[in-house]
Amino acid sequence: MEKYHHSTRILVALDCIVFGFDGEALKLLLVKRNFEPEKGKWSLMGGFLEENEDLEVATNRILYDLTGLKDIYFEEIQTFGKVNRDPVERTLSVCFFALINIHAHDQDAVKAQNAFWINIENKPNLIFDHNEMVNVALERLRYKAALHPIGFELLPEKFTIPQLQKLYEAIYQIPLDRRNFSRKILSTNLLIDTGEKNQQSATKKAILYRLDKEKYQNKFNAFHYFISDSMR
Amino acid sequence: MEKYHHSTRILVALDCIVFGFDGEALKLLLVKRNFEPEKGKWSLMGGFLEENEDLEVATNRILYDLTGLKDIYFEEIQTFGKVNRDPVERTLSVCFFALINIHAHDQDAVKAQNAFWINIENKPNLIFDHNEMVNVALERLRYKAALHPIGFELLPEKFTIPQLQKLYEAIYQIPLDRRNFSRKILSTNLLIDTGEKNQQSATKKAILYRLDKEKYQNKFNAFHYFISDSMR
DNA sequence: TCAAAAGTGTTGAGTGTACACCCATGT
DNA sequence: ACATGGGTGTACACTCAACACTTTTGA
Repeated sequence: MEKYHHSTRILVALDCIVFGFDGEALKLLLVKRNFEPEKGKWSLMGGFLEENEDLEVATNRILYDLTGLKDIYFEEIQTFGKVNRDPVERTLSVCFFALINIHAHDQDAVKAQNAFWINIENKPNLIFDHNEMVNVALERLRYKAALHPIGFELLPEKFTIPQLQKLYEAIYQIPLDRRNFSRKILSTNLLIDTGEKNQQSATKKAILYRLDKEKYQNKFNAFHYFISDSMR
Repeated sequence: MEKYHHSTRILVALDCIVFGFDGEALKLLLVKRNFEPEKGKWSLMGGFLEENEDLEVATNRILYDLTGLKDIYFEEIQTFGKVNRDPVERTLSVCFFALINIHAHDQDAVKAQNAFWINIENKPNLIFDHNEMVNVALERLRYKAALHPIGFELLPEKFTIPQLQKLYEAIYQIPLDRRNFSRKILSTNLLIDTGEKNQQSATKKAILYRLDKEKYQNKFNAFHYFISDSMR
């Protein structure tokens, strides 16, 4: 290990993949850059780590600037560190993804950043290594959502089981059986019947549920837990 | 987003949690520091990211310097970025864990770094935030090993099923049923019978298997795959 | 011949999957 | 009345957990 002063100090950026769900498709919040470098092209939302700022604080700052929301669910994915990943100057990028309720964000904040919600199937080409970041993020989302109940983070506070099913179908791009899905979700006991029904539906109105936040915390890891008891 | 030159450039370190298994207990390769800062105390093995070095290259360099091994299995865990985590100067730490066959490493390299294998239950107190890093790494190892066949990375090329079982028992600190474990492992079809038997055993000699590396690559994600078909 | 470790077999309980059926709503 | 979407029920197949039993080896 070298002495501290021998080593190089480098720029540290944070880049964020923001996922949303509009009821039909999985969406990404992407920035049409009106600033240099690569002005006019698409990129992820990002920023630089500041001098006296914890990494986690910087993440929250960037998410807040973009969406106007606090307490967003986010998760670090990976730190990207190829020497030439940023052509202007060597920059490390700590990359994370965030899940937000697409209806709750501050539209003015999004406009101010020149950001837009884009269907994940229509994702434009992004600058630098941002395409790879999105790929890794999507993979991680799929992995995580299969094992832990993070899907709820993308829905409004009150939601129906069919809505939740559509979300999972959008994430995995596969059809799911309505009846088995319902039973599986209800068997987690994470949902509380609000007594209300979804008035938007044209046919039978679905029950609106909300998340049991206490159980959500406790069961977060137990959701599909490991060493599946099966081996004991 | 600011202009590049407005932002601070900071030191970037890499810290590595090296896991090993001696047949009985899970072990960590820790460094008794014979250099400043915190000379005389215990820490993880680490180093600084160099000027024209990809992050991944730096990881391999650090692992090679410590163990004399190449092509080690490793995985990034998290980047630690609290402002005051390093009292000498602000330093970001990209943290990862590695799994190695404890019998294959270069003992001279380890000695040169003043590193020692320590039972995970006897882990001494470590400097800075290295204790937290070990906690996160162990959690991640447990998570990952339950879903993917990474345990093999800790064993010699040829190994027996009882050895593999002891490894899992060491990782999770729980007893496993011999008969069910054996069937479960064999049902993955990842093991190839070498025709040889473990000569060390005092009683009945167990069959030595080796990993089917091709299937290992293909099945890595399928091992315990998601959206467990159960929902289709 | 006996103890200890390794390998194979079996069974009941529980879970998941693929269905069928019924209910509520607006046109 | 009927089409559409939401909610509940059921049977079969499969998997897992908890066992018993047999085989191999060295002392």
